[in-house]
Amino acid sequence: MLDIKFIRENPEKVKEACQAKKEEVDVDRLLKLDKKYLRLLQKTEELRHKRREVSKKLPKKGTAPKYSKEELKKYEEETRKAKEERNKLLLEVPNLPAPDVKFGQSELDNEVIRTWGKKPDFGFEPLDYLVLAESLDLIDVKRASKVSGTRFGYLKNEAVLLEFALVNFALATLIKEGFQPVVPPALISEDSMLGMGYLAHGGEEETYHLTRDRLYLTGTSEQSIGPMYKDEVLSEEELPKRYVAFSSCFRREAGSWGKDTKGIFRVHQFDKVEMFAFTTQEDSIKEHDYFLSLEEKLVRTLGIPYRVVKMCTSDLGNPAARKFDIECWIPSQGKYRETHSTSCCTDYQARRLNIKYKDKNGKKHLIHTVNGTAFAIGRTIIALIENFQEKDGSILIPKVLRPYMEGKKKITKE
RNA sequence: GGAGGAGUAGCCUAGUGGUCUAAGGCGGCGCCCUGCUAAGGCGUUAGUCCCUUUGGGGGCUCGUGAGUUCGAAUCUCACCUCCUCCGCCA
Repeated sequence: MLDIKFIRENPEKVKEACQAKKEEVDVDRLLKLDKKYLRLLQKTEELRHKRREVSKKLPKKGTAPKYSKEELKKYEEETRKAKEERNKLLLEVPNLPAPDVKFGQSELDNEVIRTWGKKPDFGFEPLDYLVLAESLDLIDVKRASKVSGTRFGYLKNEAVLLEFALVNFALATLIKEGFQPVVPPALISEDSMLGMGYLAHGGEEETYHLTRDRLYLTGTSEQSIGPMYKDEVLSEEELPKRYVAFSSCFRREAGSWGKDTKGIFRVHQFDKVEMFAFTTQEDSIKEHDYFLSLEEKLVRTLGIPYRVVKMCTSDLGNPAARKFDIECWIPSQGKYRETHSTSCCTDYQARRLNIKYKDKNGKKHLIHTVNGTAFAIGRTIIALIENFQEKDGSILIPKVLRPYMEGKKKITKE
């Protein structure tokens, strides 16, 4: 959520941002609703003041100057409605892009800012990860579709060991960097989900909503880590507060019918190790760059070729002010595909969640939030299988993961 | 799921229809006294919104929402959360 005061004072900037993000929000209507609300609020407060004056005098003098209870009630009701209407629209207003983010119309305007690693030269026709994984009995989507439907998968055997190796490797690396490990709830309240700003602009479509219990399944642990400090005031000394979370993630993939239908690249449920930080206003961009550097370090240590893409305005998403993706090389597709993403959400999430920090002078500010992928397990396993396949159909395990897999070097048929 | 209890400012707590415009303690902050494992004294210490001539004025918030009343922290109802016990359960 943006600051309504900021919108009142800078309507043109906000309109520009909506346009740049390709999100249709009627800012003029919002301001009109806001004015209406303020007018009603003033009248309501006036009547309440009158009520207080009346009830103060009454017990002493016994005479009651008249104020209309019905009138107050009417105004209170109208004020409440006007506020509700205004807030509904206010929540739709996206965060402003950071100054260094390029204006762009679509993902075609995203900018590749760095490419790392040599694409493997196999000397044979590389196979698709699913073919390899099925022949090695690592992934089973056929039976998963029997049990659960489309877009699900079983990870089996060494793929499972790989998952836990990746988790342990990420945890070890990030704990060394001062991150606190956490396993968060995968079900969160409607309030928490709203606070993270993922329900606006059709976001509701993307999430599993358990209406009977009024809970949402989280699409990423960002959604359960952010609200941890809802309505709290942290002190500046404890910032940045960094978490590394492991959780299953659930996504309806409603807007991606027909896209990546094969295998486990795009599924309704996957596990992810996620980084999250609460920072000061001054440090959030620095923290965001740091998150990107950690993501690169993790991928580099595995040895997967990748590139870094800086998102243009239209590809930022609602809460983000700035966003990078890491795309890993997928040989069978001859393409880089997204495996990591890191966003700086400035105070957009914190305002809604009411998370603040006290600076050295005791002054309170809204906190800034930064999130980023450490490993999206499924996609990382895909990249590993594809890039480290050998001619005989076996898979070489990256050195750094071997200690977590009892020294195993290779996944082979035997 | 059932029975009982509780929810008051950062934390702990007082409070039974109108001086509650919420007392006190702890913690924090400032100053004073002192002078070495310190102790004490004085003061200060919630958030949020609106208006403003920038002096200030006003509203709301005692878990949340409704109700009763001229007036609600206080009475009524519903809901939420936590605690205790019971039931079920990995």
